[in-house]
Amino acid sequence: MSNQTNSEYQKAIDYLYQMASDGQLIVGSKIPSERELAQKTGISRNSTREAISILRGIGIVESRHGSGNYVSKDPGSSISMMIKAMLALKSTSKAEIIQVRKVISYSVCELIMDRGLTKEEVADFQSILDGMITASKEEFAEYDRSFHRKLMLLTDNTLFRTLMEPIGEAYLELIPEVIGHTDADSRKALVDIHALLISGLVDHDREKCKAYFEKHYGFVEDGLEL
Amino acid sequence: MSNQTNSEYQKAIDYLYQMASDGQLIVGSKIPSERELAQKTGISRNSTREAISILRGIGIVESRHGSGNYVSKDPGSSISMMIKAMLALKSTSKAEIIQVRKVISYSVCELIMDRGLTKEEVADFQSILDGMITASKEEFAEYDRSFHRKLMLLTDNTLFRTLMEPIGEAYLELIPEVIGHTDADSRKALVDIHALLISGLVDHDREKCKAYFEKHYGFVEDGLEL
DNA sequence: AGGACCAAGTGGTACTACCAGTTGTTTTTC
DNA sequence: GAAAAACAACTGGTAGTACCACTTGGTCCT
Repeated sequence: MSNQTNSEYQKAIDYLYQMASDGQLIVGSKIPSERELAQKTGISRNSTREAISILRGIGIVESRHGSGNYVSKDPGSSISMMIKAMLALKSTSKAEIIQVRKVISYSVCELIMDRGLTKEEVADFQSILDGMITASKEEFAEYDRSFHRKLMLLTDNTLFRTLMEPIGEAYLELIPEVIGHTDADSRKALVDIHALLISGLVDHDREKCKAYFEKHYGFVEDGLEL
Repeated sequence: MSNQTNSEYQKAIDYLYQMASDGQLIVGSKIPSERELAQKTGISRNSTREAISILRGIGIVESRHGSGNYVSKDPGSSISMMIKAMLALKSTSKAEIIQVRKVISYSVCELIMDRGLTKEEVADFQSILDGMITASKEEFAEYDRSFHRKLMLLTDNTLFRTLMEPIGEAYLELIPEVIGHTDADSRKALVDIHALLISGLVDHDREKCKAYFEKHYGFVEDGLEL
Protein backbone atom coordinates (compact mmCIF):
# COMPACT_ATOMS: atom_id res chain seq x y z
CA MET A 1 0.00 0.00 0.00
CA SER A 2 2.99 2.30 0.50
CA ASN A 3 3.49 5.09 -1.98
CA GLN A 4 6.95 5.99 -3.21
CA THR A 5 6.30 9.73 -3.57
CA ASN A 6 9.16 11.83 -2.33
CA SER A 7 6.98 14.15 -0.29
CA GLU A 8 7.49 14.37 3.45
CA TYR A 9 3.80 14.32 4.24
CA GLN A 10 3.62 10.97 2.54
CA LYS A 11 5.50 9.54 5.50
CA ALA A 12 2.62 10.44 7.77
CA ILE A 13 0.09 8.96 5.36
CA ASP A 14 2.12 5.78 5.05
CA TYR A 15 2.42 5.59 8.81
CA LEU A 16 -1.34 5.84 9.18
CA TYR A 17 -1.99 3.32 6.41
CA GLN A 18 0.37 0.98 8.18
CA MET A 19 -1.56 1.42 11.40
CA ALA A 20 -4.76 0.76 9.49
CA SER A 21 -3.51 -2.47 7.96
CA ASP A 22 -2.29 -3.55 11.38
CA GLY A 23 -5.84 -3.15 12.56
CA GLN A 24 -4.96 -0.35 14.95
CA LEU A 25 -7.26 2.07 13.18
CA ILE A 26 -10.88 1.12 12.99
CA VAL A 27 -13.73 3.27 11.77
CA GLY A 28 -14.46 6.04 14.24
CA SER A 29 -11.25 5.61 16.19
CA LYS A 30 -8.95 8.48 17.09
CA ILE A 31 -5.66 8.75 15.27
CA PRO A 32 -2.50 9.93 17.03
CA SER A 33 -2.31 13.65 17.69
CA GLU A 34 -0.55 15.83 15.14
CA ARG A 35 2.34 16.54 17.48
CA GLU A 36 2.80 12.87 18.31
CA LEU A 37 2.50 11.87 14.66
CA ALA A 38 5.07 14.48 13.70
CA GLN A 39 7.46 13.18 16.33
CA LYS A 40 6.93 9.53 15.36
CA THR A 41 7.47 10.09 11.64
CA GLY A 42 10.27 12.60 12.06
CA ILE A 43 8.58 15.35 10.05
CA SER A 44 7.32 18.76 11.08
CA ARG A 45 3.85 19.38 12.37
CA ASN A 46 3.23 21.47 9.27
CA SER A 47 3.79 18.49 7.00
CA THR A 48 1.77 16.30 9.31
CA ARG A 49 -1.14 18.68 9.06
CA GLU A 50 -0.75 18.66 5.31
CA ALA A 51 -1.11 14.88 5.29
CA ILE A 52 -4.20 15.10 7.43
CA SER A 53 -5.67 17.79 5.20
CA ILE A 54 -5.32 15.49 2.24
CA LEU A 55 -6.91 12.61 4.14
CA ARG A 56 -9.70 14.95 5.12
CA GLY A 57 -10.09 15.91 1.48
CA ILE A 58 -10.28 12.25 0.56
CA GLY A 59 -12.90 11.92 3.26
CA ILE A 60 -11.35 9.27 5.47
CA VAL A 61 -10.46 11.58 8.35
CA GLU A 62 -12.55 14.03 10.33
CA SER A 63 -11.11 16.68 12.62
CA ARG A 64 -12.63 17.86 15.89
CA HIS A 65 -11.15 21.04 17.24
CA GLY A 66 -9.73 20.52 20.71
CA SER A 67 -10.47 16.81 20.65
CA GLY A 68 -8.55 15.05 17.92
CA ASN A 69 -8.56 13.61 14.41
CA TYR A 70 -10.74 10.60 13.81
CA VAL A 71 -11.18 7.94 11.15
CA SER A 72 -14.30 8.92 9.29
CA LYS A 73 -17.43 6.85 9.77
CA ASP A 74 -18.63 7.49 6.27
CA PRO A 75 -15.78 7.68 3.77
CA GLY A 76 -18.13 6.84 0.95
CA SER A 77 -19.97 10.13 1.19
CA SER A 78 -17.05 12.11 -0.11
CA ILE A 79 -16.68 9.94 -3.15
CA SER A 80 -19.90 11.49 -4.36
CA MET A 81 -18.31 14.90 -3.84
CA MET A 82 -15.49 13.75 -6.01
CA ILE A 83 -17.73 12.41 -8.71
CA LYS A 84 -19.52 15.72 -8.60
CA ALA A 85 -16.22 17.48 -9.14
CA MET A 86 -15.59 15.13 -12.03
CA LEU A 87 -18.97 15.96 -13.46
CA ALA A 88 -18.23 19.65 -13.17
CA LEU A 89 -14.97 19.33 -15.03
CA LYS A 90 -15.91 16.72 -17.62
CA SER A 91 -19.17 17.42 -19.36
CA THR A 92 -19.48 14.00 -20.98
CA SER A 93 -19.77 12.08 -17.74
CA LYS A 94 -23.55 12.03 -17.50
CA ALA A 95 -23.85 9.18 -19.92
CA GLU A 96 -21.10 7.31 -18.13
CA ILE A 97 -22.80 7.57 -14.78
CA ILE A 98 -26.06 6.31 -16.22
CA GLN A 99 -24.29 3.46 -17.94
CA VAL A 100 -22.42 2.38 -14.85
CA ARG A 101 -25.49 2.54 -12.73
CA LYS A 102 -27.55 0.61 -15.20
CA VAL A 103 -25.07 -2.14 -15.67
CA ILE A 104 -24.20 -2.58 -12.02
CA SER A 105 -27.81 -2.45 -10.92
CA TYR A 106 -28.56 -5.20 -13.37
CA SER A 107 -25.71 -7.31 -12.08
CA VAL A 108 -26.93 -6.90 -8.56
CA CYS A 109 -30.32 -8.10 -9.67
CA GLU A 110 -28.69 -11.16 -11.13
CA LEU A 111 -27.31 -11.89 -7.70
CA ILE A 112 -30.63 -11.34 -6.02
CA MET A 113 -32.51 -13.37 -8.55
CA ASP A 114 -30.86 -16.55 -7.36
CA ARG A 115 -32.36 -16.24 -3.93
CA GLY A 116 -35.59 -14.47 -4.79
CA LEU A 117 -37.45 -12.18 -2.40
CA THR A 118 -39.15 -12.81 0.92
CA LYS A 119 -42.76 -11.80 1.45
CA GLU A 120 -41.67 -8.96 3.70
CA GLU A 121 -39.31 -7.59 1.08
CA VAL A 122 -41.99 -7.71 -1.58
CA ALA A 123 -44.33 -5.84 0.74
CA ASP A 124 -41.71 -3.17 1.35
CA PHE A 125 -41.21 -2.64 -2.34
CA GLN A 126 -44.94 -2.60 -2.91
CA SER A 127 -45.38 0.19 -0.39
CA ILE A 128 -42.76 2.22 -2.21
CA LEU A 129 -44.59 1.66 -5.48
CA ASP A 130 -47.85 2.66 -3.85
CA GLY A 131 -46.20 5.87 -2.74
CA MET A 132 -44.97 6.56 -6.24
CA ILE A 133 -48.46 6.49 -7.69
CA THR A 134 -49.68 9.48 -5.75
CA ALA A 135 -46.32 11.24 -5.59
CA SER A 136 -45.55 14.67 -6.98
CA LYS A 137 -42.69 15.19 -9.36
CA GLU A 138 -40.40 16.13 -6.49
CA GLU A 139 -41.40 13.17 -4.32
CA PHE A 140 -41.10 10.78 -7.21
CA ALA A 141 -37.35 11.19 -7.39
CA GLU A 142 -37.08 10.40 -3.70
CA TYR A 143 -39.13 7.23 -4.10
CA ASP A 144 -37.00 6.18 -7.01
CA ARG A 145 -33.97 6.67 -4.85
CA SER A 146 -35.25 4.61 -1.93
CA PHE A 147 -36.34 1.92 -4.33
CA HIS A 148 -32.84 1.53 -5.65
CA ARG A 149 -31.28 1.90 -2.25
CA LYS A 150 -33.44 -0.92 -0.97
CA LEU A 151 -32.48 -3.00 -3.94
CA MET A 152 -28.82 -2.50 -3.15
CA LEU A 153 -29.37 -3.45 0.48
CA LEU A 154 -30.51 -6.89 -0.61
CA THR A 155 -26.99 -7.89 -1.53
CA ASP A 156 -25.56 -7.64 2.01
CA ASN A 157 -22.26 -6.84 0.32
CA THR A 158 -21.06 -3.64 1.97
CA LEU A 159 -18.42 -2.99 -0.64
CA PHE A 160 -21.08 -2.99 -3.29
CA ARG A 161 -23.17 -0.58 -1.35
CA THR A 162 -20.28 1.74 -0.71
CA LEU A 163 -19.36 1.86 -4.36
CA MET A 164 -22.89 2.13 -5.56
CA GLU A 165 -24.10 4.71 -3.12
CA PRO A 166 -22.15 7.69 -4.49
CA ILE A 167 -23.08 6.77 -8.01
CA GLY A 168 -26.65 6.75 -6.85
CA GLU A 169 -26.12 10.20 -5.39
CA ALA A 170 -24.67 11.53 -8.60
CA TYR A 171 -27.50 9.86 -10.49
CA LEU A 172 -30.03 11.41 -8.17
CA GLU A 173 -28.96 14.88 -9.19
CA LEU A 174 -29.91 14.01 -12.72
CA ILE A 175 -33.36 12.80 -11.73
CA PRO A 176 -35.11 16.19 -11.56
CA GLU A 177 -33.97 16.78 -15.12
CA VAL A 178 -35.56 13.50 -16.14
CA ILE A 179 -38.73 13.91 -14.15
CA GLY A 180 -39.08 17.41 -15.50
CA HIS A 181 -39.84 15.85 -18.89
CA THR A 182 -42.58 13.62 -17.52
CA ASP A 183 -46.32 13.97 -17.16
CA ALA A 184 -48.60 11.99 -14.83
CA ASP A 185 -49.11 9.26 -17.43
CA SER A 186 -45.46 8.60 -18.02
CA ARG A 187 -44.84 8.48 -14.30
CA LYS A 188 -47.61 5.93 -14.03
CA ALA A 189 -45.80 3.94 -16.69
CA LEU A 190 -42.62 4.21 -14.65
CA VAL A 191 -44.35 2.69 -11.66
CA ASP A 192 -45.41 -0.24 -13.79
CA ILE A 193 -41.87 -0.64 -14.98
CA HIS A 194 -40.62 -0.83 -11.43
CA ALA A 195 -43.29 -3.36 -10.56
CA LEU A 196 -42.05 -5.44 -13.45
CA LEU A 197 -38.65 -5.71 -11.82
CA ILE A 198 -40.05 -6.90 -8.51
CA SER A 199 -42.13 -9.43 -10.30
CA GLY A 200 -39.07 -10.60 -12.19
CA LEU A 201 -37.09 -11.02 -9.00
CA VAL A 202 -39.85 -13.00 -7.33
CA ASP A 203 -40.26 -15.29 -10.32
CA HIS A 204 -36.52 -15.64 -10.90
CA ASP A 205 -37.27 -14.41 -14.39
CA ARG A 206 -34.16 -12.98 -15.98
CA GLU A 207 -35.92 -11.66 -19.03
CA LYS A 208 -38.41 -9.68 -17.02
CA CYS A 209 -35.59 -8.02 -15.12
CA LYS A 210 -33.75 -7.27 -18.29
CA ALA A 211 -36.85 -5.72 -19.76
CA TYR A 212 -37.12 -3.50 -16.74
CA PHE A 213 -33.65 -2.15 -17.21
CA GLU A 214 -34.08 -1.50 -20.88
CA LYS A 215 -37.30 0.39 -20.31
CA HIS A 216 -36.23 2.26 -17.20
CA TYR A 217 -32.97 3.54 -18.55
CA GLY A 218 -34.43 4.16 -21.96
CA PHE A 219 -36.69 6.52 -20.10
CA VAL A 220 -33.79 8.15 -18.34
CA GLU A 221 -31.72 8.53 -21.46
CA ASP A 222 -34.61 10.13 -23.28
CA GLY A 223 -35.11 12.53 -20.39
CA LEU A 224 -31.47 13.57 -20.46
CA GLU A 225 -31.46 13.67 -24.25
CA LEU A 226 -28.38 11.49 -24.46
CA MET B 1 -21.24 26.45 -4.10
CA SER B 2 -19.98 28.47 -1.12
CA ASN B 3 -19.68 26.69 2.19
CA GLN B 4 -20.52 28.32 5.50
CA THR B 5 -17.84 26.52 7.51
CA ASN B 6 -15.99 28.72 9.93
CA SER B 7 -12.56 27.54 8.87
CA GLU B 8 -10.10 30.04 7.46
CA TYR B 9 -8.96 27.75 4.68
CA GLN B 10 -12.51 27.72 3.42
CA LYS B 11 -11.99 31.33 2.33
CA ALA B 12 -9.31 30.20 -0.09
CA ILE B 13 -11.49 27.38 -1.41
CA ASP B 14 -14.43 29.75 -1.83
CA TYR B 15 -12.17 32.22 -3.61
CA LEU B 16 -11.04 29.54 -6.04
CA TYR B 17 -14.56 28.25 -6.60
CA GLN B 18 -15.56 31.81 -7.34
CA MET B 19 -12.79 32.09 -9.89
CA ALA B 20 -13.92 28.79 -11.37
CA SER B 21 -17.52 29.86 -11.74
CA ASP B 22 -16.32 33.10 -13.32
CA GLY B 23 -14.63 30.99 -15.92
CA GLN B 24 -11.15 32.11 -14.90
CA LEU B 25 -10.11 28.55 -14.04
CA ILE B 26 -10.26 26.00 -16.79
CA VAL B 27 -8.86 22.49 -16.72
CA GLY B 28 -5.10 22.57 -16.78
CA SER B 29 -4.82 26.26 -15.95
CA LYS B 30 -2.59 27.62 -13.23
CA ILE B 31 -4.18 28.95 -10.08
CA PRO B 32 -2.77 31.97 -8.23
CA SER B 33 0.38 31.32 -6.22
CA GLU B 34 -0.01 30.44 -2.57
CA ARG B 35 1.49 33.74 -1.44
CA GLU B 36 -0.77 35.73 -3.72
CA LEU B 37 -3.81 33.69 -2.71
CA ALA B 38 -2.99 34.22 0.96
CA GLN B 39 -2.69 37.95 0.45
CA LYS B 40 -5.92 38.16 -1.62
CA THR B 41 -8.00 36.23 0.89
CA GLY B 42 -6.41 37.74 3.95
CA ILE B 43 -5.38 34.42 5.48
CA SER B 44 -1.96 32.97 6.20
CA ARG B 45 0.00 30.97 3.71
CA ASN B 46 -0.38 28.02 6.08
CA SER B 47 -4.14 28.06 5.78
CA THR B 48 -3.86 28.61 2.05
CA ARG B 49 -1.71 25.52 1.73
CA GLU B 50 -4.22 23.63 3.82
CA ALA B 51 -6.95 24.54 1.35
CA ILE B 52 -4.81 23.43 -1.54
CA SER B 53 -3.97 20.16 0.23
CA ILE B 54 -7.65 19.41 0.53
CA LEU B 55 -8.25 20.23 -3.12
CA ARG B 56 -5.35 18.00 -3.99
CA GLY B 57 -6.90 15.27 -1.85
CA ILE B 58 -10.17 15.67 -3.70
CA GLY B 59 -8.16 15.45 -6.87
CA ILE B 60 -9.04 18.72 -8.57
CA VAL B 61 -5.64 20.36 -8.05
CA GLU B 62 -2.15 19.21 -8.90
CA SER B 63 1.00 20.81 -7.53
CA ARG B 64 4.26 21.22 -9.43
CA HIS B 65 7.20 22.14 -7.29
CA GLY B 66 8.79 25.37 -8.43
CA SER B 67 6.14 25.96 -11.05
CA GLY B 68 2.70 26.32 -9.49
CA ASN B 69 -0.61 24.71 -8.62
CA TYR B 70 -2.82 23.68 -11.50
CA VAL B 71 -6.40 22.59 -12.06
CA SER B 72 -6.17 18.83 -12.47
CA LYS B 73 -6.69 17.19 -15.85
CA ASP B 74 -7.66 13.85 -14.35
CA PRO B 75 -9.74 14.18 -11.19
CA GLY B 76 -10.77 10.54 -11.56
CA SER B 77 -7.40 9.14 -10.55
CA SER B 78 -7.90 10.14 -6.95
CA ILE B 79 -11.20 8.33 -6.73
CA SER B 80 -9.10 5.21 -7.02
CA MET B 81 -6.96 6.41 -4.14
CA MET B 82 -10.05 6.94 -2.10
CA ILE B 83 -11.50 3.53 -2.79
CA LYS B 84 -8.15 1.99 -1.95
CA ALA B 85 -8.14 3.78 1.37
CA MET B 86 -11.65 2.58 1.98
CA LEU B 87 -10.68 -1.00 1.29
CA ALA B 88 -7.82 -0.66 3.76
CA LEU B 89 -10.01 0.80 6.47
CA LYS B 90 -13.12 -1.26 6.17
CA SER B 91 -11.38 -4.63 6.38
CA THR B 92 -13.42 -5.76 3.43
CA SER B 93 -13.80 -9.49 3.22
CA LYS B 94 -12.25 -11.48 0.41
CA ALA B 95 -15.61 -12.77 -0.63
CA GLU B 96 -16.95 -9.26 -1.11
CA ILE B 97 -14.04 -8.20 -3.25
CA ILE B 98 -14.38 -11.26 -5.42
CA GLN B 99 -18.09 -10.80 -5.78
CA VAL B 100 -17.85 -7.15 -6.77
CA ARG B 101 -15.12 -7.84 -9.22
CA LYS B 102 -17.04 -10.67 -10.77
CA VAL B 103 -20.18 -8.66 -11.16
CA ILE B 104 -18.52 -5.57 -12.56
CA SER B 105 -16.37 -7.58 -14.92
CA TYR B 106 -19.44 -9.28 -16.19
CA SER B 107 -21.19 -5.96 -16.62
CA VAL B 108 -18.36 -4.70 -18.72
CA CYS B 109 -18.55 -7.80 -20.85
CA GLU B 110 -22.22 -7.16 -21.44
CA LEU B 111 -21.28 -3.76 -22.79
CA ILE B 112 -18.53 -5.14 -24.96
CA MET B 113 -20.61 -8.00 -26.29
CA ASP B 114 -22.80 -5.59 -28.19
CA ARG B 115 -19.93 -4.36 -30.30
CA GLY B 116 -17.78 -7.49 -30.37
CA LEU B 117 -14.02 -7.45 -30.83
CA THR B 118 -11.78 -6.30 -33.64
CA LYS B 119 -9.20 -8.62 -35.10
CA GLU B 120 -6.42 -6.66 -33.47
CA GLU B 121 -8.04 -6.97 -30.07
CA VAL B 122 -8.49 -10.69 -30.44
CA ALA B 123 -4.84 -11.02 -31.40
CA ASP B 124 -3.80 -9.04 -28.33
CA PHE B 125 -5.78 -11.29 -26.05
CA GLN B 126 -4.45 -14.36 -27.81
CA SER B 127 -0.88 -13.28 -27.15
CA ILE B 128 -1.70 -12.93 -23.46
CA LEU B 129 -3.19 -16.42 -23.44
CA ASP B 130 -0.12 -17.77 -25.23
CA GLY B 131 2.00 -16.24 -22.52
CA MET B 132 -0.10 -17.85 -19.84
CA ILE B 133 0.54 -21.32 -21.14
CA THR B 134 4.24 -21.23 -20.52
CA ALA B 135 4.09 -18.96 -17.50
CA SER B 136 5.32 -19.80 -14.03
CA LYS B 137 3.02 -19.45 -11.07
CA GLU B 138 4.31 -15.96 -10.39
CA GLU B 139 4.00 -14.82 -13.98
CA PHE B 140 0.54 -16.29 -14.31
CA ALA B 141 -0.94 -13.78 -11.89
CA GLU B 142 0.57 -10.95 -13.88
CA TYR B 143 -0.93 -12.28 -17.10
CA ASP B 144 -4.30 -12.62 -15.45
CA ARG B 145 -4.04 -9.04 -14.37
CA SER B 146 -3.16 -7.67 -17.79
CA PHE B 147 -5.94 -9.75 -19.28
CA HIS B 148 -8.52 -8.12 -17.09
CA ARG B 149 -6.97 -4.71 -17.44
CA LYS B 150 -7.19 -5.01 -21.19
CA LEU B 151 -10.79 -6.09 -20.87
CA MET B 152 -11.57 -3.00 -18.88
CA LEU B 153 -9.92 -0.75 -21.43
CA LEU B 154 -12.39 -1.92 -24.04
CA THR B 155 -15.22 0.12 -22.54
CA ASP B 156 -14.29 3.76 -23.18
CA ASN B 157 -16.19 4.51 -19.96
CA THR B 158 -13.64 6.15 -17.70
CA LEU B 159 -15.87 5.97 -14.65
CA PHE B 160 -15.99 2.22 -15.00
CA ARG B 161 -12.26 2.02 -15.21
CA THR B 162 -11.85 4.30 -12.25
CA LEU B 163 -14.08 2.15 -10.09
CA MET B 164 -12.63 -1.08 -11.31
CA GLU B 165 -8.95 -0.29 -11.02
CA PRO B 166 -8.61 -0.31 -7.21
CA ILE B 167 -10.77 -3.39 -6.93
CA GLY B 168 -8.54 -5.05 -9.43
CA GLU B 169 -5.59 -4.12 -7.25
CA ALA B 170 -7.21 -5.59 -4.17
CA TYR B 171 -8.11 -8.68 -6.14
CA LEU B 172 -4.57 -9.01 -7.39
CA GLU B 173 -3.29 -9.37 -3.88
CA LEU B 174 -5.42 -12.47 -3.55
CA ILE B 175 -4.11 -14.07 -6.72
CA PRO B 176 -0.94 -15.64 -5.32
CA GLU B 177 -3.06 -17.38 -2.75
CA VAL B 178 -5.23 -18.81 -5.51
CA ILE B 179 -2.38 -19.77 -7.81
CA GLY B 180 -0.61 -21.39 -4.90
CA HIS B 181 -3.31 -24.08 -4.95
CA THR B 182 -2.86 -24.82 -8.63
CA ASP B 183 -0.78 -27.30 -10.57
CA ALA B 184 0.20 -27.08 -14.23
CA ASP B 185 -2.95 -28.89 -15.35
CA SER B 186 -5.34 -26.59 -13.56
CA ARG B 187 -3.52 -23.57 -14.91
CA LYS B 188 -3.92 -25.03 -18.37
CA ALA B 189 -7.62 -25.31 -17.65
CA LEU B 190 -7.65 -21.66 -16.60
CA VAL B 191 -6.20 -20.64 -19.94
CA ASP B 192 -8.98 -22.51 -21.70
CA ILE B 193 -11.50 -20.73 -19.53
CA HIS B 194 -10.10 -17.36 -20.51
CA ALA B 195 -10.16 -18.36 -24.15
CA LEU B 196 -13.83 -19.16 -23.70
CA LEU B 197 -14.54 -15.57 -22.76
CA ILE B 198 -12.82 -14.15 -25.81
CA SER B 199 -14.69 -16.57 -27.99
CA GLY B 200 -17.92 -15.52 -26.32
CA LEU B 201 -17.23 -11.85 -26.93
CA VAL B 202 -16.40 -12.45 -30.58
CA ASP B 203 -19.54 -14.51 -31.14
CA HIS B 204 -21.74 -12.15 -29.11
CA ASP B 205 -22.62 -15.24 -27.13
CA ARG B 206 -23.90 -14.27 -23.71
CA GLU B 207 -24.06 -17.82 -22.41
CA LYS B 208 -20.44 -18.47 -23.21
CA CYS B 209 -19.39 -15.37 -21.32
CA LYS B 210 -21.55 -16.33 -18.43
CA ALA B 211 -20.00 -19.77 -18.38
CA TYR B 212 -16.59 -18.18 -18.25
CA PHE B 213 -17.44 -16.17 -15.18
CA GLU B 214 -18.95 -19.12 -13.39
CA LYS B 215 -15.92 -21.28 -14.05
CA HIS B 216 -13.30 -18.63 -13.47
CA TYR B 217 -14.62 -17.42 -10.18
CA GLY B 218 -15.54 -20.89 -9.09
CA PHE B 219 -11.86 -21.55 -9.46
CA VAL B 220 -10.95 -18.49 -7.47
CA GLU B 221 -13.42 -19.25 -4.70
CA ASP B 222 -12.10 -22.77 -4.40
CA GLY B 223 -8.55 -21.46 -4.19
CA LEU B 224 -9.49 -19.08 -1.41
CA GLU B 225 -11.57 -21.73 0.29
CA LEU B 226 -14.62 -19.50 0.49
C1' DA C 1 -23.05 14.36 45.50
C1' DG C 2 -23.16 18.50 42.70
C1' DG C 3 -21.24 22.29 40.56
C1' DA C 4 -17.45 25.53 39.53
C1' DC C 5 -13.06 25.64 38.26
C1' DC C 6 -8.67 24.61 36.39
C1' DA C 7 -4.89 22.45 33.78
C1' DA C 8 -3.32 19.65 30.18
C1' DG C 9 -3.97 18.24 25.71
C1' DT C 10 -5.82 18.95 21.04
C1' DG C 11 -6.59 21.07 16.57
C1' DG C 12 -6.44 26.02 14.17
C1' DT C 13 -3.88 30.01 12.62
C1' DA C 14 -0.03 32.92 11.91
C1' DC C 15 4.64 34.47 10.90
C1' DT C 16 9.25 33.73 9.72
C1' DA C 17 12.99 31.59 7.56
C1' DC C 18 14.97 28.77 4.52
C1' DC C 19 15.30 24.85 1.02
C1' DA C 20 14.43 23.16 -3.64
C1' DG C 21 12.78 23.17 -7.89
C1' DT C 22 11.24 25.95 -12.42
C1' DT C 23 11.38 29.52 -15.72
C1' DG C 24 12.60 33.40 -18.31
C1' DT C 25 16.24 36.69 -18.83
C1' DT C 26 20.80 38.20 -19.06
C1' DT C 27 25.45 37.57 -19.72
C1' DT C 28 29.14 35.16 -21.42
C1' DT C 29 31.43 32.48 -24.77
C1' DC C 30 32.55 30.79 -29.16
C1' DG D 1 24.97 36.46 -34.29
C1' DA D 2 23.86 32.08 -32.10
C1' DA D 3 24.47 28.83 -28.67
C1' DA D 4 25.61 27.99 -23.96
C1' DA D 5 26.25 29.22 -19.29
C1' DA D 6 24.96 32.00 -15.33
C1' DC D 7 21.80 34.43 -12.92
C1' DA D 8 17.62 36.34 -10.72
C1' DA D 9 13.02 36.07 -9.64
C1' DC D 10 9.59 33.48 -9.18
C1' DT D 11 7.19 28.90 -7.52
C1' DG D 12 5.96 25.12 -4.08
C1' DG D 13 8.05 22.29 0.13
C1' DT D 14 9.62 21.97 4.93
C1' DA D 15 10.62 23.49 9.46
C1' DG D 16 10.14 25.81 13.87
C1' DT D 17 7.92 28.77 17.05
C1' DA D 18 4.33 31.03 19.21
C1' DC D 19 -0.17 31.67 20.34
C1' DC D 20 -5.34 31.06 20.06
C1' DA D 21 -9.69 28.28 20.60
C1' DC D 22 -11.76 24.39 22.05
C1' DT D 23 -12.42 19.82 24.59
C1' DT D 24 -11.82 16.86 28.25
C1' DG D 25 -10.98 14.95 32.48
C1' DG D 26 -9.83 15.79 36.84
C1' DT D 27 -9.72 18.54 41.26
C1' DC D 28 -11.41 21.34 44.55
C1' DC D 29 -14.87 23.70 47.00
C1' DT D 30 -19.54 24.13 48.66
